[in-house]
Amino acid sequence: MADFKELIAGALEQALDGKLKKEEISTLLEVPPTPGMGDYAFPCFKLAGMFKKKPNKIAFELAEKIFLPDGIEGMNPNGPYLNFFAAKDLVAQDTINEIIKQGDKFGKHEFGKGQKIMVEYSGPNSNKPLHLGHLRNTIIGMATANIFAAVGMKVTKANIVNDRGIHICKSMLAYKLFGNGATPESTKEKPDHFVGDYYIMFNQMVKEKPELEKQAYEMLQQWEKGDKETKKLWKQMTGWAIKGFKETYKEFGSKFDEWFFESEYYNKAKTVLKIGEEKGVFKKNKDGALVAELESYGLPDKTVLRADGTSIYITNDLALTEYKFKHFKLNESIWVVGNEQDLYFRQLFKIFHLLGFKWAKNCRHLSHGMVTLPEGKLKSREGKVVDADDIIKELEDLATEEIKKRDSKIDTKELKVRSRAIGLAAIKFHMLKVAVQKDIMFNPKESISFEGETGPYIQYAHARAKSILAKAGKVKIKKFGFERLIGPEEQKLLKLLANYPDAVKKSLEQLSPHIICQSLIEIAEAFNTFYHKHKVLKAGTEEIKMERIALVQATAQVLKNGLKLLDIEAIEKM
RNA sequence: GGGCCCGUAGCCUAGUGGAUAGGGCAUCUGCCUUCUAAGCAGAGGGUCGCCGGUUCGAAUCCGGCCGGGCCCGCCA
Repeated sequence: MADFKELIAGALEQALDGKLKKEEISTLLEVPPTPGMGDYAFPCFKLAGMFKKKPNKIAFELAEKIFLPDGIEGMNPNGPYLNFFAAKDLVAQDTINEIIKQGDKFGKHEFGKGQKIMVEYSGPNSNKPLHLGHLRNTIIGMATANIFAAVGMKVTKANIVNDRGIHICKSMLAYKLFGNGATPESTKEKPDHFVGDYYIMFNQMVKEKPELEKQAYEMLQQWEKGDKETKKLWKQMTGWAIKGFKETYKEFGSKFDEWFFESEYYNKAKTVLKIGEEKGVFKKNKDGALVAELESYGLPDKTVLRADGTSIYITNDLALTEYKFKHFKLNESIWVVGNEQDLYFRQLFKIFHLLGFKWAKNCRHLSHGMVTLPEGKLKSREGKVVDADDIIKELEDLATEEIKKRDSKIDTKELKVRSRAIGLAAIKFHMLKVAVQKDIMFNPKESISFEGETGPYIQYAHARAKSILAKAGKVKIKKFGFERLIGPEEQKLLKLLANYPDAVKKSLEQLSPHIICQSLIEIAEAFNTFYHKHKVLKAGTEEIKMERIALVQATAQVLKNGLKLLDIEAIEKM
């Protein structure tokens, strides 16, 4: 692929007698705000300082001195900028040939080869079903994992189930008292919802009978002691919950390579705790609890083990993280967790550092904003949530209606497949297109649409492209000169397509899937504009038709590749 | 009280030092006998929270303030 930046930078280096190096010039090059101004811009502000001249004058003088290389067909000093025009046919030729040659690999990179990384996300509590917050977390995790894989890294997608603790004991207690031996089968309820209902029931009952709180804690102690009956009930209820989660994950399209369970790691931290005590990182406080003293590092102290010797949440991470790095030989481990845990992770990572683990610097918290409702925070204990299963179903139903409007005779099976693809695209894209650190206010009635900057909009552009290609039949894309794709609509689309691999790279560097969303929106927009302005199959000449088909094929390919990274299906028909 | 995050048209949002702040929703005007109107073309709508500073240049950097969220448990 001709690197236009490289060409321009080379010519500028020469014109500047090497006063600026090619590499430096290359990083300075920008894209002008409107296409009419040029394809690349060299800002002369830096040089103004060096030469003690006005940037406008420098731009003008450079324009007189520079020799344009092949592939750059024009240049224009514009105020403090020197703007360059790439040869349009070359832009078309290079971009299309490259995309068609690379196919599914277009946009991927190899600089991450040899790196092993774990992405941990979703992290449900086994006492209640997944809600909208989990869906945001899960799709961020999925997309992030895909992006790491796209730059060549070996990624392990991990889920940790918080299946131990006071929360599940509350569900268990309510079930024990009021369940009367009911089961998800007997009530025909989705098993995680069945468990969650008892959690809500507990929280209602405890208002009238505060002693239930104490009873739940006693149950936790029984559990930690290994009481057979308690364990049996626990196994049954967490089993139900997990079975329910797996149904939701399947529906949502997320797969995990590893499942961790807090119940299997919380009591394996003895070694780490002992090392910490010996090193003086952990100290017993006056009540007998084990505490990491972090105040001298500007962080609050963190208890790592209760006075009665029972575990808290961090005990689990202390044991599990070392296992992760050793067993999976990781270079890096990422926790995708909401920003309410920011302090927790700063404490956790500081403790790893103090314990002297050499992998401590390779731990990262991908923090993301919360999902709130118009009436405030999601609160599971009050049942005030947007349930994950409900919202998925709702969007699939909406998609079904939309499809039926357009095709009343559609085959039932096809309808179901397509509704699911479109409904999920809407919700996933909605969650991914916003910068991760921002909170999302979710209004169930208004938030998710299928129009404008949405997942279905991208899918629609893709389906339109595929429809043209299907009608075109088998076409051999020969080595065209592509001198017929030089109009503004074609050129805009081509530049966005060529820019897609950079968007992938940038989204990795900034751990920001929304950069890929933005790139796809722009491509879909440019394609739709092109689509309306120009006929493909009924183009004036066979040559124009062939070249446009090639452009359509390239566009479909890039949209498909991008959607794949976001875990959204690129469907052929809508 | 302290810490972290956020503040860009009625609503949502991109843009972290450079050209006229870029989109979407909603509103208004056009466009389906022409490859899918989940679309396209166009219009109106902005003190980039406020004040000060740094800079040739600030939505972007620094300081202060205001507003919102989250956190500061031997909860998770």
